[in-house]
Amino acid sequence: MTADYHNPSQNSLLNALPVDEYQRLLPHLELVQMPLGKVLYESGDELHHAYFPTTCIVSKLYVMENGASAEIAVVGNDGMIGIALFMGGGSMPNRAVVRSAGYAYRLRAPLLIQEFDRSGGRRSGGLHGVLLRYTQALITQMAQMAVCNRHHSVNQQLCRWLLLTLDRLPSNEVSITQELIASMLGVRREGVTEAAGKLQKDGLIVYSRGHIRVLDRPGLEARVCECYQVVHSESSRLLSSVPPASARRTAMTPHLRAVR
Amino acid sequence: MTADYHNPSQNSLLNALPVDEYQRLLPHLELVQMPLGKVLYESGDELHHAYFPTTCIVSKLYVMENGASAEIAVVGNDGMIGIALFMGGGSMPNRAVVRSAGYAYRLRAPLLIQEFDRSGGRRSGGLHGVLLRYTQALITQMAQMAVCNRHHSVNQQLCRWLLLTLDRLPSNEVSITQELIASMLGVRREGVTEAAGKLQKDGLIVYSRGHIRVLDRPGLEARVCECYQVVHSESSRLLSSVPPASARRTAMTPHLRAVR
DNA sequence: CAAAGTATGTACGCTACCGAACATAAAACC
DNA sequence: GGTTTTATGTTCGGTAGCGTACATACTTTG
Repeated sequence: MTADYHNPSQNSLLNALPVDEYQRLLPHLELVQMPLGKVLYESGDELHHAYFPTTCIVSKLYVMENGASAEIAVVGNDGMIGIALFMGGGSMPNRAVVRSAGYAYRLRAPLLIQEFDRSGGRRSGGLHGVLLRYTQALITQMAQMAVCNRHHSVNQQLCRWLLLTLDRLPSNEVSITQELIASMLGVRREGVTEAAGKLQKDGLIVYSRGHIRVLDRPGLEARVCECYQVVHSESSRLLSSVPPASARRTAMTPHLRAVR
Repeated sequence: MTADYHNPSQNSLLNALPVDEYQRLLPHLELVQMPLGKVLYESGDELHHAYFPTTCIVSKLYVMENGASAEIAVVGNDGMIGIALFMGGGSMPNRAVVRSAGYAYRLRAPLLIQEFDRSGGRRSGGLHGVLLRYTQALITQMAQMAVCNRHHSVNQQLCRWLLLTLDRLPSNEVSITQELIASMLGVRREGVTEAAGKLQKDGLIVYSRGHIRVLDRPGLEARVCECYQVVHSESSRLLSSVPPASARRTAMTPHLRAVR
């Protein structure tokens, strides 16, 4: 809620862009507030913007005919929402929901597409390369979710969920109800209550009515399944293959200038 | 096994290419036999070729530390193996295995990358657009697998598996053991035996030692979960957005000329 | 402060699936 | 032709998660 400091380079993908592209996009990046529960797009919707989260977290949720659902990917400041825009196939059969309030920068669809195409030929460097590499990380994440759904217990999956969330948050406190977690893990609310109860009893977390505070991160890491590490390290591997342009950030504080 | 008629345009992606690109790739497309069980790449391997199946079927399998596994995608003549090549992030943490013998055309990695980059700017038409749209279909398929793993019974999943396989085969007979199916569904072999037993008892399939023949496809469709239809129609939607170049096929029979 | 709403706790029977062990029969091998 | 290997059938106890129902307690609202 505090309007302290916002900058597009807080998003890893934007931060990974070469200077010229970053500058070109800057004037078109619009800072938007992302309240909990906001739906960025619904299954089948046409997308009008690409969203680059900085402090919020977005879930890609799949909702079935009977209402049952499952999270198929998490996107924080390490990614973006709207890959369908440049993949060229129109809408995707899922839903994107803000599951942790915060901010994001958004870019109008035609601009994203234009810049994506423009940087097409040059391997790796530009937006084109950055987004494709990110898409690959996303694919890995989804594959891991599929496997985790099949083979691991609710307890393990809750640990995975918490850790993936923590990675995308500045604090160690997650604001969310067990009901919502359940809908993302695709299990009953009671199952989450029970699993969370165990974690609390063992002193790894404390929680009450919509707030979970993690006390012992290493403890969670000790209980989580391998899936967490795979997603975590794959995503940082694919990002780190580009030199970060973090020097830019303090030097020009470009967004502040562009916004007012 | 009969070396009747082979043509790159039997693969939907190749068939969707504009004439000039198709012609350019033709001399470099190498017809290869794909025996059951052949591993195209292992988790972490560097890829040397992209494979475009015509009559074979390939599974993308995720294998976990303890040996448990799950299929995360099926690829037949509707797709290709090796998206990591043009996504730019190097290897993928999974395994690709031939699960139904047949043929495929392959293309050396540098050539694929070159052509992909070359067709970068032009929206939709070229290899670039075709492969990105295919990747989106693949993402949809994986998401659906994740959800199916979570919510649907072994019975339903077996039906889904059979139907997705049939869609990629010329006949109604699948050559595979229940043991292998089990490893793809990520369940016990006994679970598959039981589910297959039911289907046989109800006259939908007959099978014996590594061969399953489907007698009543509508019957399977009546029992399958919604997941099948989603994958099926999404994949044809994303392909059909490009006019097929099937006229070319009979006109020039290009491969036959190129091969001998 | 009372009432309604929301988040979490608990209990119970039920089912699908697991893990393991073993039986049978068709194929492959020598 | 007999032995080994491989694919499938069957059983049985154990359990994780489901569906349901209801209890409790904190929070918001009037």
